[in-house]
Amino acid sequence: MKLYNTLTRKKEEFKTITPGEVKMYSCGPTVYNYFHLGNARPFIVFDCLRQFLEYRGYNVRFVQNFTDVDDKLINKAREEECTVKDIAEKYIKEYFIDAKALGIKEATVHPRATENIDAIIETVSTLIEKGHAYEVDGDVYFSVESYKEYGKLSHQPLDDLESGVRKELDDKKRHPMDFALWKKRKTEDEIGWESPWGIGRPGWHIECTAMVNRYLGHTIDIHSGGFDLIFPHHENEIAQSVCANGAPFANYWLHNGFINVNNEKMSKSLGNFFTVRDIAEKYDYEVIRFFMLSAHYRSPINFCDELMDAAKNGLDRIYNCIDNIEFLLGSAQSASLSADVKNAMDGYKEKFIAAMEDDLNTADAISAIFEAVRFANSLKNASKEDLECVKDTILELGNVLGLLKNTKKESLDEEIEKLIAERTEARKNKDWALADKIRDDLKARGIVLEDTPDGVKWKIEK
RNA sequence: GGCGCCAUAGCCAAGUGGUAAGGCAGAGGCCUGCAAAGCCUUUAUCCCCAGUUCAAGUCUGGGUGGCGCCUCCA
Repeated sequence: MKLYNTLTRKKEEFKTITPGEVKMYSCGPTVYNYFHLGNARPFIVFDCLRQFLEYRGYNVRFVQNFTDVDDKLINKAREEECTVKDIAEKYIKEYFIDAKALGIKEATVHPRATENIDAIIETVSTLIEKGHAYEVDGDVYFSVESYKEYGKLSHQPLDDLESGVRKELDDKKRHPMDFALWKKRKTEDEIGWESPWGIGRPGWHIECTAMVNRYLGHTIDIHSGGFDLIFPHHENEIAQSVCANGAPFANYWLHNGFINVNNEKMSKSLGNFFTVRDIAEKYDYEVIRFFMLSAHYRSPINFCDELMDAAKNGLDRIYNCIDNIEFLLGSAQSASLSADVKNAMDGYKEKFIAAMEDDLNTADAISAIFEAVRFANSLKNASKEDLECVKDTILELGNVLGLLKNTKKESLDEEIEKLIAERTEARKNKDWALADKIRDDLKARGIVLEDTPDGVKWKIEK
């Protein structure tokens, strides 16, 4: 498998530290609100990578954190007159509701910053001992000048970074790029923990480093997140971990592209800021996932109704296909699996895997599914075995992407069964007016009827 | 100023130097009592200009046009 590595800016052959095992960390949400579309992309994309690696037989240890203490949570708690913990608990719960609906598997571990304060303090202490960090009046800063390779992920030497820095220097820092590892509590009522430097809380960057080290070790295979995290967050994580442990941090750095809304950057001030919860009112969660996977993860994508409608229609095409196969299975004859079908399905599967192994090219992988769909739709007089093979292949590939999970057939109530029988009778008698009326009535109730050579077929519209 | 990314049909989007995938939308046809679903057909001087090569969407140089990071905003 090949992955594009931000560290080297090249696609590289993926080799794990331990054969057959993948240690992977992805930066999770700051839990002060429902997560938004921009958050959803890395969650979906890297979940997809994780599921694909598992499909290929890797044992994946996947860790995704919750940042459950920071300024945003503190402010929100003040606004709502509750504790930081209350806010965190609420939105962690909401995270799992949205994530599950989006087909995102739970991580192996979902550590929280506030449950790892001991590990964080330990790491900060080590950094001070080793001369990579210093305390000033209850705050602790990392000294970027103490790490020669600072800037290697973002490929910007320290001098260049410095020239772009804001001029109001915080005179507590020795270097303008130094960043906080530990922040002194500002007021008595603010959340804080005891530490060798007084009561305070961890800086943002250090929590990820400490949790990576605790749950995955000093060196991991994959670290991922949004493009914007490259600098400073991931750059800082590397500096912290390498300086504390004297070992490489992550071998592969993966970053996803941004989401625009109607071709503009999504931001609160532009009023085009959407949570996944908002979008899910209009589009199924699965359509959101399908949409996100329909482009390469490193490309920017544009979110708008027109494209979501297109995504919905595309996904419907696949579901229709599965639905049609299931209907045909009701009356198909048993026979041995035909070689044509078997070969075709193997071919699509191969194409799918090759695409996914090429830096997670989900767009190309999806096209393999569509090709299988067209093959399926063109089948004539297929045997039960042929149909099963086609169906299993499409579902298998869809499931790797975290899609096509909603294929459970609902049942109809008796009243509706009766109406359908009545219509069938009407059609037999060529009473088209009655037949069409029943069909229209049922459609208004969300039940769509289709007449096929093998009888009437129904589906429930979402 | 520093570091990068992108440009393929009406829209979206793949594309290892060797005949330009796939989806959505549109048009026409087939199927259907009519539909629906589906099938078939149909639409590309690959942003521009040079260069390398037997061969360039793909490599190199130069333009033009978008965009991102360098501010704990994903």
